[in-house]
Amino acid sequence: MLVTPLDRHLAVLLVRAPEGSIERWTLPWGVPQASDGTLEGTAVRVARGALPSTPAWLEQAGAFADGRRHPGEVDLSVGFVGAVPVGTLSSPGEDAAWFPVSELQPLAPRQRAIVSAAAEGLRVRLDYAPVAFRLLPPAFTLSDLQRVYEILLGHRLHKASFRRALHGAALVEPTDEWRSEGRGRPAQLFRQAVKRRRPRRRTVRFDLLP
Amino acid sequence: MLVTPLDRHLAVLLVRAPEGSIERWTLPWGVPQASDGTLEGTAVRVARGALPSTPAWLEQAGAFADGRRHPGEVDLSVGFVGAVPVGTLSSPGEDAAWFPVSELQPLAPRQRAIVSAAAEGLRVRLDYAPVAFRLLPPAFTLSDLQRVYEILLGHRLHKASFRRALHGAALVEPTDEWRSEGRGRPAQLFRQAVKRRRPRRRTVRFDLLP
DNA sequence: TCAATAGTGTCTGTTAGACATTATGGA
DNA sequence: TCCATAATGTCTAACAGACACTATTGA
Repeated sequence: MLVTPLDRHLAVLLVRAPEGSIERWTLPWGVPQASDGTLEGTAVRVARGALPSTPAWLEQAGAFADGRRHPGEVDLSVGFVGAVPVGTLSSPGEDAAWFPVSELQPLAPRQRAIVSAAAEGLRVRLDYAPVAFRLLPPAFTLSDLQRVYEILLGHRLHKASFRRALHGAALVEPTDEWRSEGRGRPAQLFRQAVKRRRPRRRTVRFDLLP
Repeated sequence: MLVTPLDRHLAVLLVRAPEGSIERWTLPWGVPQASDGTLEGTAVRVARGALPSTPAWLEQAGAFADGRRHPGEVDLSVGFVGAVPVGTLSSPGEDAAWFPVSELQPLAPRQRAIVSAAAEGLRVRLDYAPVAFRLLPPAFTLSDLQRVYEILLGHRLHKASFRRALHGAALVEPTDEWRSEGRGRPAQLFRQAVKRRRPRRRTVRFDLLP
């Protein structure tokens, strides 16, 4: 499942299903080949079939075997999530399209399960992997970054707090470029910084438990 | 991979590998059968083959295909983590044993990968799933619970803070039983409470990023 | 009595979020 | 000029962690 930020939503890349399928769209998929080497190798190959470049981040979302009727009559599918920087594939052409994850086209049951698990996995991994940065180009404004976090978390964040935490953790460093978009004061561009501080010890967050 | 708290460590259940294998121990494993229904069904069956009861919690850790030489010459393995309440299998018998996850017996490469991924997954899921409670019997002391959290996180927690957060989130409720273990004041037994408060909105934790 | 563990109250430094204000461009 | 967005300073309530203390048992 390839995702990218689109407007204020997370979008998933779907490709046209072959003639004769019940659904008209499907997740990009493929059958492992010896030359792939690993499962991730297969995922990279499948992703490159639908993208102009390799996803900026890729992680497995799990194995799925429930619900028959995966496009190719396979017993088991291994789902992957891939992050595509915003703007990488702005005009996907005839055979592919970005759909907001909340208003997806009808998908085969197993593919729906993959989308759910992958979307949930993205949220959970937000704190431990630099997913948000991989959904942006190398230089970005802090508002861009905050928007990505808001998309992934599903709610608004406080601007001042967001920036304080960001600078406090030394996660970004300013470039000397600025970008002006429409009205309003131009924003400084930042890039991800190489972290030096070792991560703080985790505290328990009981309030997240269901 | 079945885990349980043992002393101050997390322990993994290994079973004796068949004669002729290079390794002497292996994770419990099995090949899916039609009667299993789902992947989780297979995992439950495999777990019940090594335990007196079904694991209190079970979740998939992913699909693994790297590194040849999985015990049964299969191309792909799907790993699961199962939580076994402390004391469920205190004397595993001849053909099985608990090993601290940090001093495991030599395992096949793919099984090592499963153990790493599963252990990491446990930590990540701590905040979103009631894993810690599933590693304890229905009634437990707050010190027990804290010990489990410390095992899973890998570091000590502050007692007063832990209890404040616990009560604040209304995650546990007292029973009218007390347990005395050796010296010291007896501890009140608690059980997991049915949560009513809706979970608080997540904030971003930049300090956890690598 | 001592040792060990359970459980709680208070204090303090840190921080998330609210609010307000300044800065800087385009329309 | 007005408006929209960027960026930052200040305040406050909440909270994590430190510390100290009481409570209650077995040895």
